[in-house]
Amino acid sequence: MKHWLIKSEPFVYSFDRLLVEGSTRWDGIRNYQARNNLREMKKGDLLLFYHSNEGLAIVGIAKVSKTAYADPSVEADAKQKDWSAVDVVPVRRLKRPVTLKEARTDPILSESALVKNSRLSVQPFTKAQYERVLELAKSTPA
DNA sequence: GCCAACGTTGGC
DNA sequence: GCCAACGTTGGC
Repeated sequence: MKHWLIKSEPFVYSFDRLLVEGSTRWDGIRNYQARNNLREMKKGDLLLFYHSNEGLAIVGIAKVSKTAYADPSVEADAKQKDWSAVDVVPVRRLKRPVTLKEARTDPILSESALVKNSRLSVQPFTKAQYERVLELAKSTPA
């Protein structure tokens, strides 16, 4: 089982909305590295859900419910483009958000792609990094 | 194959 | 709204 972090601008698609809808298609990814990460996801892989632009924090946990398939949102005039989507379902909200600021100052999370490769929208997280996020979410804010 | 120009992401 | 960082495109 692998761990990942996915980003979304809450104005576009928030974790709250995922909780309400119960499932969503993670599509529209137009970056090769991110796409390749989507394709490596297995059913049941855990995803940290990060709010970019507004919030700047990891707010919840989701998981992969359907592995990569051809992204139906590919523009009509670009059907030769080879993009992928996965389906995700919510697991639970974190007890409190774990902020980017905290991740930057944390010895484990400062090594994560969230800090080191901030523009990548679908990132691999190590088990240790994933567990560190959960641990921080249990504690009181720094 | 290099690199300048351009577009996008995302923090501030 | 600005801009740094990064990815992509296209001319040579």
